[in-house]
Amino acid sequence: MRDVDGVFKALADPSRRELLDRLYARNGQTLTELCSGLAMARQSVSQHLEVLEAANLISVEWQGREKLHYVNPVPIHQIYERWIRKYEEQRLTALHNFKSKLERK
Amino acid sequence: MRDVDGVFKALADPSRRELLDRLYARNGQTLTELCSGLAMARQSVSQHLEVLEAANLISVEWQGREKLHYVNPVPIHQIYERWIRKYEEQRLTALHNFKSKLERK
DNA sequence: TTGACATGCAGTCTACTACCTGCGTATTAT
DNA sequence: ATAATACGCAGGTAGTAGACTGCATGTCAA
Repeated sequence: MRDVDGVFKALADPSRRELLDRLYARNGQTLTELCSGLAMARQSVSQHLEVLEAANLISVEWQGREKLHYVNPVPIHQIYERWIRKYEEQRLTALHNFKSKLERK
Repeated sequence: MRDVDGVFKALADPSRRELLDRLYARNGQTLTELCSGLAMARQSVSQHLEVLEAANLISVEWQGREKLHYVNPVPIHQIYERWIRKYEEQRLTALHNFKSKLERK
C-alpha cells in the first residue's frame, strides 16, 4: 500500500513522463516503437520502462518477441486520492478565505 | 510553466513528503520545529526545505532569527490539472468499458 | 537454415542526491 | 556584554540513477 514512493519516483523523471504520455497517446506500443524519436539508447528506454512497470504505472504483455506496453492509470489515481486531494482542500479553503477577506473590504 | 519537473522531483522523496505533511498539519513552523522528531541532522532538513521551496511547494517568511515555513498548495493543484486529470479520464473510460463488457454477458 | 529483428543481461562511467560535520553569523535572552 | 539560540555556508562521502557499450538469447521470415 505504501508504494506511493515508487510512483512518485517514477514520475520524477521527464523521460519517463514522456514515455507515459506516448503510451497514453497510443496504448500497446512495443519497446522499439517507444524508442523511435527519442534521443536515447534502447537500453535506457528499457530501464525507464522497468521503473514504470515496477511502480505499476504500466503493464506488459509479451507477444512473440515483442513486448507490448499498456498504461495503468490506477496508481496515479491513488496518488491523487491519498495525496493530492488533501492539499486540494486546503487550497480551496485558502481561496475561500481570500475571497472572504476581499468581501469584507 | 514547465517547472512540473521540480515539483515531481521534490515530491519523490519521502522525507520531503513528510515535511509537507507536517506543515499541512500545522502551518508556519520554524526549521527547528520541523527538525524535532526527525532522524536527520538540521542541515539535511534544511536542504530538503530548500528543494521544496525551489519547487514553490512551500514559502518562507523570516521573523527575526526564525524562518517560518508555509505550504503552498498551488503547484500540487497544477500537477493535478495538467498531469493527473488526463489519466483520470482514461481510468474512468477503462472502468466504463469494463462494466459494459460485464453487462454484455 | 540462416539472417534479420526484438529484447535482455552485465559491466562501466559520470553525475547527482542525501546525508553528514565543522564553522561562521545574526538575533534574542540573561 | 555574554551566552544561548536559530540558522546558513562550505566541504566531504557513500550510494544511487541515468546513460552508455558490448554481447547473448529468443523469435520470425526468406
